[in-house]
Amino acid sequence: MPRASSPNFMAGVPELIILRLLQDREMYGYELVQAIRTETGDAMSLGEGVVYTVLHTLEREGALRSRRKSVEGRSRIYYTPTAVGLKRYGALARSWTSLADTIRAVIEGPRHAAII
Amino acid sequence: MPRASSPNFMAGVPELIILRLLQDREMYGYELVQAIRTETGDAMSLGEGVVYTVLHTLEREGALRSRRKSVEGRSRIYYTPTAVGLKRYGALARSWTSLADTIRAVIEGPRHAAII
DNA sequence: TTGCATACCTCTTGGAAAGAGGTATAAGAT
DNA sequence: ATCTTATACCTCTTTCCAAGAGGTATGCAA
Repeated sequence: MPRASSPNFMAGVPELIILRLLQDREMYGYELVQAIRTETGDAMSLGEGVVYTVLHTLEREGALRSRRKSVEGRSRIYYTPTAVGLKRYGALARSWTSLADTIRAVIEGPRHAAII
Repeated sequence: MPRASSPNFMAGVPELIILRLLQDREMYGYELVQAIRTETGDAMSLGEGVVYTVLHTLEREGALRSRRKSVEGRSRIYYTPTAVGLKRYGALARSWTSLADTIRAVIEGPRHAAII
């Protein structure tokens, strides 16, 4: 029986990060892996297994477009977000932000709510 | 081969929430399920399958202590965080906050960093 | 006495992240 | 010359958590 199984409410962060970084400039997988580490000051690190898988999935879904480019004898595959990708990013960013705000509110506790 | 398997960097939110709520007052599982929904304004909802499992795991690890209590002919199992639980909560809260801050920074982009 | 809310529990499934492993080329070191 | 390291791609398997389905029992109200 096919089941509409609601997606894990925590998931999708790698996707979110990747779609975000690709909005600044087109990048290739190997570059992304390092960009994620450096741009987060080593706070986050996604392995190639995650990054390439996400790239392929997003491309298959039409959220990314890729082009092969040779630079200094090296073959690279650069990815750019499509309109679908931008829209998807917006949705992910919004739901992530709302979740993070909710959790932050719980952590900070009900005392703060009373101040309002 | 036993493997030090690094825990999923996103995981542990249910644990975090439950440990946090139990700091305000002792609660029982069924109560927690509803408290999570109401206290987050329906933004978050954890099923009984998740809540009871987390409670049992935390108790087995010594992070929670439980006592059986009968209220109006109903048998309930109330949980309270131990010192271990409080410490664990601290660690979870810190790592969650740092992750959320990191992601927020990525979403907001590098332009903001330039302002600093 | 049927049904609903309360209150507990466990087992299975699903899906995503982690990690291991594999190919190939270019550049630099020995 | 060749060996290693860095670049660059890829996929398969394992692990683990959340989700969900399903199951028991009691009290109360219609």
